[in-house]
Amino acid sequence: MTLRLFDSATRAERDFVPLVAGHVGIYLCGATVQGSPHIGHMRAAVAFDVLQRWLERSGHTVTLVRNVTDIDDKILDKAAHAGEPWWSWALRFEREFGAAYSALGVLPPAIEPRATGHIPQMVALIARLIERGHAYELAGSVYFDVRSFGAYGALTRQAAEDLTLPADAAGDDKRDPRDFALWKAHKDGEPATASWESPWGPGRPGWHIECSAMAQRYLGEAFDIHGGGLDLRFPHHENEQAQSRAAGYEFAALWMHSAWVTQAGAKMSKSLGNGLLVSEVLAHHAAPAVRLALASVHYRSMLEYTPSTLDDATATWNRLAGFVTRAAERVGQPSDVVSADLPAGFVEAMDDDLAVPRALAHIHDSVRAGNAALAAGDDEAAAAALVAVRAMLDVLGLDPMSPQWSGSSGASTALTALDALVRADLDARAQARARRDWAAADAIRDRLAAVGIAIEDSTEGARWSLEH
RNA sequence: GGUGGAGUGGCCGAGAGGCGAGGCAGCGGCCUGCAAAGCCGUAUACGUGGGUUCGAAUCCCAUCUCCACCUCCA
Repeated sequence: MTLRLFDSATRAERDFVPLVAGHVGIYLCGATVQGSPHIGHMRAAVAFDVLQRWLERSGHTVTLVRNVTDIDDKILDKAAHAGEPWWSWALRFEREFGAAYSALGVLPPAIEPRATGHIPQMVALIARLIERGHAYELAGSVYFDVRSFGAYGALTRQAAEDLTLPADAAGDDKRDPRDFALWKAHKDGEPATASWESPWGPGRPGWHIECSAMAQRYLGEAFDIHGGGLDLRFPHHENEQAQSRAAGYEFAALWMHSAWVTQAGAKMSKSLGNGLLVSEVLAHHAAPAVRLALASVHYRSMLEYTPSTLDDATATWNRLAGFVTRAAERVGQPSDVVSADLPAGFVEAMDDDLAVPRALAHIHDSVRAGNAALAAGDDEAAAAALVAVRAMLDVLGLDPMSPQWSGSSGASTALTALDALVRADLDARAQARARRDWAAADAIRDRLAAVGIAIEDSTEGARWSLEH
């Protein structure tokens, strides 16, 4: 079976065939760095990270371009309000996004191009659109001529005349109210640093043109997949496609859109408060559990966020990681995880438009079989389950033994010291248990529990872990 | 108004004509000194009303409710 993906443009699933066999070019709309990342942003990032991992696991070389839009109206507004240069404002949030991505194990893209670093490419593309009769200049700004491009609306299947007109459309002289800016003439009051020379005078790029220009520069005139959040479909993606195709380029062969995070059925937004900022969530929950929560719903379904979402994911993560830890202690680490065979059901699920929930069900099956094997003393079966579980989790970016999650950075010396202290307690408790002094044994366990250290007894002795 | 999406057991979530995915929580049992972890078992679920069918959560008709995009949004 081959990978099938749902194409948002045709609203149908189809076999995925790369333009160049074995290579996949993906353009992913990253952040407009105007504020701190929240878990909705990360949901999209994780969804496409799983896509990349699955494509690579299936033998493809993936070139993923994830842009940073570091100049736009909002950035200018917010920075001005804060009395800070817009460029430093943008970079600050770009860093926050970067930290959030890496905290959640999102693989770094092949390149992360910034809009402000590609002004010449945008200017060239705009000039080409004017030449071809699909754009026109007006008082130092340049607009895309929607009516000149018959296929406008193709991506979202909307007829241009059905669109609600923007509220501010009445006053200007655009040929059509739906025409959108490719180049915005410099306005008095805007910082000089937000202005670049162009054939139409000083100004700055419009919102959509950067993606068309950068996709072409790094992936070529035609590429395999364009991704982003569902809310970018219109107008952003529609306009991107219109620009690129009007310029004579094929652009994306397939579109993928990830759904958002909802609360009580409604889309998450900044107005709901800071509790869902990545920094806030990570302060209270383990990063792999957060990633698991974001990945465990199909990427095209809304992810309903409830107060128990992260607690549930934490419990699940503990179960998965617990099995891997216990199994590894018993049978040792497999030499190779990344090329180990994957269970057929798992492969089938992932090949079916990345059906992660179904894939997870297979992971749970293997974990249960593995736990049963451990209990029965069947090391061979336990070892087989361990490899399978780690290999499957690796596809989701959730292998507990990966460097990302096995954690051996700055905290290790503290953990080593703590381990020595806790082991002393565990030895004392073992002695108390040996003389059947249950009160003393329980007192030790309770004292450790009170500071967040959980004890598990097993035939091999006691094991401790930090409760998160 | 236009374009789409969704309503599944206490909760989260798959599935899409026929052996009731999976997880969390709950209940019963095994294991344990007691726990924890683990294992086994355990649910008259598919918005409502009709219809098609031997058989529907899955198809058809009607209907209710919710959400999103069309302005910035992952």
